[in-house]
Amino acid sequence: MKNGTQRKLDSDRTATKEARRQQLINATMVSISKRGFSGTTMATVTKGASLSHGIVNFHFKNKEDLYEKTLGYLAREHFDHWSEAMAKADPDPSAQLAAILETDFERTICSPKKLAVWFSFWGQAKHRPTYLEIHSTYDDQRSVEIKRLCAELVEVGGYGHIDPIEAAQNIEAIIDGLWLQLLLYPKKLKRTKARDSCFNLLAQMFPKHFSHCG
Amino acid sequence: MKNGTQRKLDSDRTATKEARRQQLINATMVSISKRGFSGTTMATVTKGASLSHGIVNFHFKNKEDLYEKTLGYLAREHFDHWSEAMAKADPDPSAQLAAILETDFERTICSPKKLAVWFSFWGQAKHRPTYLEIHSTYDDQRSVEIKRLCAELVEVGGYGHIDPIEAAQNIEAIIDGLWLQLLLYPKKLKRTKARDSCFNLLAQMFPKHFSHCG
Amino acid sequence: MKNGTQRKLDSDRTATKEARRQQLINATMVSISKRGFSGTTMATVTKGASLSHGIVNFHFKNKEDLYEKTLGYLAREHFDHWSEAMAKADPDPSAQLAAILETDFERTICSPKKLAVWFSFWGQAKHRPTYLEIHSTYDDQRSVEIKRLCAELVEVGGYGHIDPIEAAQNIEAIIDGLWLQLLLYPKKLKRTKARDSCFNLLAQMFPKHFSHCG
Amino acid sequence: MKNGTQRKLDSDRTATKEARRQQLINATMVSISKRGFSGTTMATVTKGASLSHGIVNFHFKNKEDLYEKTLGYLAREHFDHWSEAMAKADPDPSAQLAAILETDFERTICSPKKLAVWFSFWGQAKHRPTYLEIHSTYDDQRSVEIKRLCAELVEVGGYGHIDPIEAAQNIEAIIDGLWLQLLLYPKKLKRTKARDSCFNLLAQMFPKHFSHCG
DNA sequence: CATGAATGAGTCTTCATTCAT
DNA sequence: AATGAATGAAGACTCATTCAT
Repeated sequence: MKNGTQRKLDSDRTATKEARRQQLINATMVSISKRGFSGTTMATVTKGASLSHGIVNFHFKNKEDLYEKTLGYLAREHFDHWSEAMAKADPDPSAQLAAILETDFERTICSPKKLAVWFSFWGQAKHRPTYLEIHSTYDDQRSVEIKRLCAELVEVGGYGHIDPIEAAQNIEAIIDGLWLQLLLYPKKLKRTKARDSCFNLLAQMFPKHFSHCG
Repeated sequence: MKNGTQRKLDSDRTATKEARRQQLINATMVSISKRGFSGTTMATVTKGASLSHGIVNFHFKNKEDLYEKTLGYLAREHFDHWSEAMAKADPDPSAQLAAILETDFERTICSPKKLAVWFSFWGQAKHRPTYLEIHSTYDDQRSVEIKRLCAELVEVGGYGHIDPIEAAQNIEAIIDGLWLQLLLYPKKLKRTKARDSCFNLLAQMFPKHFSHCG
Repeated sequence: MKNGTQRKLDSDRTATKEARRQQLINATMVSISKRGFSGTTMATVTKGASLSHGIVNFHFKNKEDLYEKTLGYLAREHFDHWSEAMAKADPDPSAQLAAILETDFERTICSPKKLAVWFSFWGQAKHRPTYLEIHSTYDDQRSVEIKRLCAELVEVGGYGHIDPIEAAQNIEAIIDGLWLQLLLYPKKLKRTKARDSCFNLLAQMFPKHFSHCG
Repeated sequence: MKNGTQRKLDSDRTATKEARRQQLINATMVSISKRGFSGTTMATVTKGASLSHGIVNFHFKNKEDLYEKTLGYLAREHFDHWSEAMAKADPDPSAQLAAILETDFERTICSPKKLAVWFSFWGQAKHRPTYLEIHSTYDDQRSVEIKRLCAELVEVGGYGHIDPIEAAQNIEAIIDGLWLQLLLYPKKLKRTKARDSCFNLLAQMFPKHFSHCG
């Protein structure tokens, strides 16, 4: 009993602290998406979270640390979504690949806010190797999975002319490219349309496993 | 005589002035590519150009103006290259499309420096409509051309299952996506390999008009 | 019985409270000696005492109060040492004077840590009259004693050319000056050497009462 | 002529910049002497100099740099005064030594303002080796001179019982100690009185070369 | 045209102090 | 008594912009 209470108190305290951190991370994403990297200050973040100035440096080492934790959250969330989607999907390679793609165009993942944040970080990636590292930590596994699935499809489907490594690369590229268009021209291109577009390209690559839609 | 001399002096001055502007625009691109948007200041730009502090505000209205002119230069250069490539190429739609793609992976256009600058701007695009406008001024025409060429190919090649609009969109997306990978992972992916990858995807889309390479 | 218990508890509490105060004062001296005045914060103090942040404001009114109590402790400790040494020493004026000087170069009093703290406070004294007051409260008595002893020596020894007031002043000055050198050049000058040096100067002032050493 | 003008312009410009630096150094000394180290901010300095915030970081790398340059100025000024005084004085060792001591109690050197600054720096010296280095750069030479003069006096005057090294140390200590008393008790002790006190002590050390005064 | 000193608004960060638990 | 999260004032430093020369 005593232990239970003790644990509860501890977890409560921890939860509160964790909640505050998450609150600040959310506010950071909102600010970056609204004002961009250079328009985001500690003030816009804390004001967005309705908290005081000094609080950020209490929960995070400094601004850079807050940014890294924000990117980490984003990357981890993405990872969780696609890996869970794969776990739920049919083990068939085409179904597995479809699961990944579906995730990438899901409302939660592919929201205007988060796209803006992703590209803000990528725009800085060259000069901040840390950002790249954080991103890679989670995303490299997705690369591996896509390559594996492409290889299986090529073998099973007899797509002799296709190099699976290259195909995987192209699939990742088309997703990123469509994300960029969703970011730049949200009026012209809608999320579901982009997803269909992506699937149709897949149908052109692997006609026996994917069919046209939309 | 006097007029002639006068005119000559003026044109000299203009030339010098234009040269200074270009010098500053180049320094801006270098700085953005080396230090990113938020690491670039008037000081890093002028120092990079070996010029004095105050000079920028003489040639450009302000920092924002310098940035806009820099993006304008980049966009215009891109435009000049692909439109010239198309002019030189065979009028055949597949050759015209190939010309555009070749341009996008040309050494001058697709250099690490310029990719970094492009994505820095795109990372800010959502919050600076002006950037998008400048980019669109030149790039919309490329969109139109690609759509037209896809439509011609679909008609000529009898690719009944392909929506030309969507195909064009996918082609633009794959280029941007490969650019992002070239920016983020310059070690893993090389420019020429990315180009081949892109052409192979085209071969999967329009098998009668493009053949596998690499 | 109840009262007894109560009283005991109270005295325990008081003891604990006093112990906490002393713990914090020690931590303050350690921090000032390690990081200097401007490097010392409530955080460095509490961390040094392995206590929580908020505790200082419970035991001391504020930072300034803590500093004053710290200086007070230091001054009182000094006072206790030299007055006790005088009580133990031979009542002869030269023995009494020697007792004071010995104390000033004792290991406990003249430690590098405490010298650093003394000079930190003196460096601030001009702008914080309170520091001077606290220091004077205890030190003025030492001044009086030294003057008295010098006067006795002059009278007894027939040092007609010596002004006892001035001699006392010079003795205090030489101690402070040697302390400064011990602080600034701990490698060059050692505590015991400084003491000998001081006594040798005394031998030059009062040759009949002090003899050369070292 | 042209060269002359050119040189004049250059030296003017340099002079202006140097003058600004000196202006800031003076304001720093005033602020340290008035408010102490921890009470001195960039704002108090610039306000004291009737200049704007940003100017300090234009002329000095940062606050620390300003402090070091200030101490450097102080140390150099001291050096210049005593070395010039020695040059002007009779070459006789006692006259030379007297010249140094006179300088140390000169109005310019021994002003309340400068004493406060000296002790502020010394109060920090333990934690900022740089301060000590700067101080030593100039002051070590004074030490050497004093030792040399004491050695000469001991030899010439037959003060067999005196160790010249120790005597030099004591002389330096008495000066510093009197400076501290001038700082702490400006009401009780006056500059000229302190100087006399110091000379009287010298008369006790080297009776054949110095006589009592005051 | 060009320079670079000067300005001052704005940013990150620190830190003494408060306060709910 | 004690904790540590939270506050907000204040500090150092940056940087776009202006302006006298």
